[in-house]
Amino acid sequence: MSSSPKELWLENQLCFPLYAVSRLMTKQYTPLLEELDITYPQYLVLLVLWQKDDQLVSDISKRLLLESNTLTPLLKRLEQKQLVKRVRQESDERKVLISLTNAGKELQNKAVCIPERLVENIKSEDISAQEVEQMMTTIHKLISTLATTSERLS
Amino acid sequence: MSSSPKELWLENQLCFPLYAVSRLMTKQYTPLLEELDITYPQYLVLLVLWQKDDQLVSDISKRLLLESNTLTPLLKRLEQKQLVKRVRQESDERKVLISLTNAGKELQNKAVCIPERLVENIKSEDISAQEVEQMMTTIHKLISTLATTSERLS
DNA sequence: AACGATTAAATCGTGTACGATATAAATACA
DNA sequence: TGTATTTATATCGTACACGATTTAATCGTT
Repeated sequence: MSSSPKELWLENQLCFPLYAVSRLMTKQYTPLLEELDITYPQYLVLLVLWQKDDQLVSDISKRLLLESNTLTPLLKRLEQKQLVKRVRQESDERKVLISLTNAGKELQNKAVCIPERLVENIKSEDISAQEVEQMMTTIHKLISTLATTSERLS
Repeated sequence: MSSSPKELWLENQLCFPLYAVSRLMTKQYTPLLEELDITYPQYLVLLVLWQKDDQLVSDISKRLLLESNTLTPLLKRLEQKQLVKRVRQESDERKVLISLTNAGKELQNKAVCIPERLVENIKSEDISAQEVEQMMTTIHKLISTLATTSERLS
C-alpha cells in the first residue's frame, strides 16, 4: 500500500493528530460561539479577561501564546463589537490596557453554559473521563516543554 | 484572583490546551521545513502523497480533513514549486488528480530525518514515551468521534 | 543631557482555515 | 431526451497565525 518509510506515515507523526484534533475541536465551538457573535480566538481572549479584567496586550500574549501581530487586529475587532476597551497607559505610553466593557462582562452569562454543552457533544462510549484527564496532563507537560524551548529560541 | 466560575478558566477547557499544543508543535516543524522550502500544511499533503502517489483532491481532503477551499490554493502553490502536478481526469472532468513530480519524490529523501529530529527536540524528562503513546491513543479516539459528528452535521 | 539598547505594540506580507456560494460535469430519472 | 439533482472542485470574503520589520517610548550607561 505504501511506498514511504513508516516514520513518514501521517498517523505515526505527532503533528497531524494534534493538528487535526485542534481544528475539529474548534469546529465544535463554532456554532455555540456564533450565538455570541464571536470567533474562537476571540472567545479565548474573553476567557482570559473574564478570569481577570484589565490586562495588558503583553499579559494576554503570554497567556495565549499569541504575539501582538495576531492580538492587535483581533482586539481591534473585539473593540468594534464594543466588548473591550483599548487604552494606552499614561505611565508608560508603550503599553495598552485591555478592559471589558459592560457588554463584554455581560457576555459571560451567555458563555457559562458553553463548556458543559461542549462536553455533552464530544461524549463517547470509547473515551473515559479519566482517559481525557490523563491526556490533558500530558498535553500540559508538552506545552510547558515546547513553550520554554521556543522561548529560548527567540 | 479570578472572578469567573472555574468552568470558564482557560486551563479547564479542553479547547485551549489542544489549540496551544498544536500551534507549538507546528512551530517545532517550521525551521526543519524551511530547509525544504515548504510550509507545515504543505508537508502534510506531501506526506499523504509520499505514502501513496496519484490521489484525487477529494482523497487528500478525506485524509487531512481539509476542504477544497483550503486545498486548492495550497496545491496550486505546491504546483508552482514544481513539487506536484494537477491533472484533470479525462474520464470525469470534475476530478483533479494530484501527482508528485520527480522533485516532489526526491524531496522525500530530505524529509525522512524530520520525525527523528523532532522527537529529539521535544524529548523531556517529565514525559515518558509510554505517556505520549497513551495520549495519541486518546487523541485518535477523539478525532474519530469528532470527525464523524461533524460529518453528520454537514 | 545624550544616545545606544531594550521593550511594547503595531504594521506588513504570506499562507492557511473555513463558511458560503459558484461552476461545471456527471448522474438519475421522469 | 431533457431536466433536476448530485458531485468535485474552485472562488470569495473574513479572520486568524506568524516571521520580519517598524515605530515610539523607556531605560541604562556614561
